[in-house]
Amino acid sequence: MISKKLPTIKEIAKQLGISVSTVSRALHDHPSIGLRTKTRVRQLAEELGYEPNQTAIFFKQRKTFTIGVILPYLIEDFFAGAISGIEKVANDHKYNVLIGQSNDDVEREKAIITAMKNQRVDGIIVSLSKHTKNLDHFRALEKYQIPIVFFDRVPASNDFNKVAFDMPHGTHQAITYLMGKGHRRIGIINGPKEMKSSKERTDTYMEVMQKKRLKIDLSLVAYCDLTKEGTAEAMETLITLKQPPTAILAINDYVALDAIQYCKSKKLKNNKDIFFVSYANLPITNYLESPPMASIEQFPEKQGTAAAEILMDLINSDKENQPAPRNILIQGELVEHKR
Amino acid sequence: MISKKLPTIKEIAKQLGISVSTVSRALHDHPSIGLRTKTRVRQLAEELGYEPNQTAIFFKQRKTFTIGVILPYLIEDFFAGAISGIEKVANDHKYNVLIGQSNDDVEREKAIITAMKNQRVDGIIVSLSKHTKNLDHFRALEKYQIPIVFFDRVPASNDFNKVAFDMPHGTHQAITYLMGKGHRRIGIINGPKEMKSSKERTDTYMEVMQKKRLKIDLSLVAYCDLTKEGTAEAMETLITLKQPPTAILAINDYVALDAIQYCKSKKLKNNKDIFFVSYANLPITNYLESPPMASIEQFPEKQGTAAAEILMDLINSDKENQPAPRNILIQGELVEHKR
DNA sequence: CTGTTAGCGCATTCAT
DNA sequence: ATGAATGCGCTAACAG
Repeated sequence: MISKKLPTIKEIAKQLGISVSTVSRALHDHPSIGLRTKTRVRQLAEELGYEPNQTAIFFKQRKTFTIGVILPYLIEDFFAGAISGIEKVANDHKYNVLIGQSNDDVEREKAIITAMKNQRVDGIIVSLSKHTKNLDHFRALEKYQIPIVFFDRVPASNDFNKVAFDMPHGTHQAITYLMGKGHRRIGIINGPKEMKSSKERTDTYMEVMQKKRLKIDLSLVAYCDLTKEGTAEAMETLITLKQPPTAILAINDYVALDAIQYCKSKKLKNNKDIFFVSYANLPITNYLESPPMASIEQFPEKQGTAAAEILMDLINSDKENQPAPRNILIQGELVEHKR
Repeated sequence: MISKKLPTIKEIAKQLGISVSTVSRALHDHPSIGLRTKTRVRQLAEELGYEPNQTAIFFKQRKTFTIGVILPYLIEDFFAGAISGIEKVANDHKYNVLIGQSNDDVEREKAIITAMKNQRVDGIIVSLSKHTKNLDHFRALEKYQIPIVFFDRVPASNDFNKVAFDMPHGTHQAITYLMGKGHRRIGIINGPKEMKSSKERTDTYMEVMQKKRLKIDLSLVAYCDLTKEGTAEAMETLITLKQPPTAILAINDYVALDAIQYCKSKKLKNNKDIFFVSYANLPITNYLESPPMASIEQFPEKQGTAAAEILMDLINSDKENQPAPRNILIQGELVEHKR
């Protein structure tokens, strides 16, 4: 079994009795190469099944045409959708996508950053692990001229490029919608207090209530750790209030589903005794007997696309003269679920 | 704004007044380098923040320490889970993971293969697009010495390495389970006929029926294209049979859900008038009012892990003397859904 | 229009 | 124990 060496431009040059640079230029359709030569070169290249060795090109060009994507969990629909958007943009620009899951572990996140940096990816897209406080490992990338764009779980700092869901807008929609349905006591189930989105949601909630001249009752705002048990606890708190909410805004569909399940165990009928609106708009809600009344679609693919486009811009822009960091907000859309 | 060049071994060598080869060896803990030199080199490397340029190493070593993963849709839980298994193994071996979604499009699959081949990935893990018939684009990789391992959606041919769900075992479990529940007329909704799993499922089905001395009725075997509409058509065919099935084995949970929804529109109650067993065991079934009666867990992560381990073996084995292709079967586990 | 040459950063073979 | 030299495949600056 002979393992023939892969053809190189050198080989082509030799066979044609011309120089490697001519071959290289012919292959790149350089204007100064004669049509005849071009044709000969291309034909032989075709015959030999020549394929440029990208590793040599990467090395030479100091570019890998690869972007890295770091996110917590690929298995979450949101992130899988975001990746698709990223991949699409990347491919349109002839870029490849390297992935790394942090599993919400900061150390893992750092390790991935290091690996990608060594790999010389041309840029990185990140959705932060939920425990990441310190951003030094990202700042360190500046030295390597590797641009970063954050999405979804973005840092608070404004000196980073980021793309995120427009929480005030989405929450405003949700609450207005619930009020339109006659609800006046609206409960909230947030994620952990540390999450930026929890604060944003609460703030918007209060703003809207205030604008409508409604009394703000902070006992209606609960927090949970996103687990089934945590959700149950939060619900317990809410429904045992002296004046329990008639509707609840939940951080995401998963939590809403757990909450609905908890209600069921307490003989509270969803969409009758109590109503839910949540974020994400998971496709599975279509299969549910009793889904949340509505869900705010967050357009994961759009977020991925936006992040990737910014990154491609950064990669192709003047490294020495970077524009101010961009901060894109993606507006959600309230989707009512038919029952 | 000065963009300092990244330090190289050359730089270290110069500053220390020694040769690059010594530096290289020191950094690699080569036995013939003096402890003193080693220490000096390492210290300066540390100080300078030296990081080897992987692109140079890739080029030089003719290895990229990167594996490519091609699969239909990342958004399907099964594939997301498989990727996690793959990533884990890859990282343990210091490998990176490049992804490409075929979106079940053969042309896209070919394009990804080409890109990965040019990128000189060290190996590729593939789950076939549902329409892939011709395997030439995979066979072409042999020439480049790029090993391939297929998983889940694997080709029929035995000259490829593959890891797949043990369909006979799983289907046997499913059918036996349904029979234990008293069902004698069991319908099947397969995927497209091109998919190997369709044939396997049908074959096992027939085998079991035969063993139980039950009449085999091939009109009970339907095929669908995995879309909602295709599923509805398949169901239509099955329930309008003169003797319709009392239970149905569906290729996966998604299809089962669509089928159940279709039944509902026809006033056929799931888990009463008709029963379903499917493959995958998606977590969402826990939230359904009326889930499939049972589902066969396919252990996606385990499949990913197995595939990646085989690939790492292949990558690290003698290219000229490859072992016979391996064919691993992962056994499923039937999970009953409580209602 | 085409050829010659240098060099990217590193590992490695061959000297010493 | 260390250094010098080579080359991986390609692009591009420079030279005709």
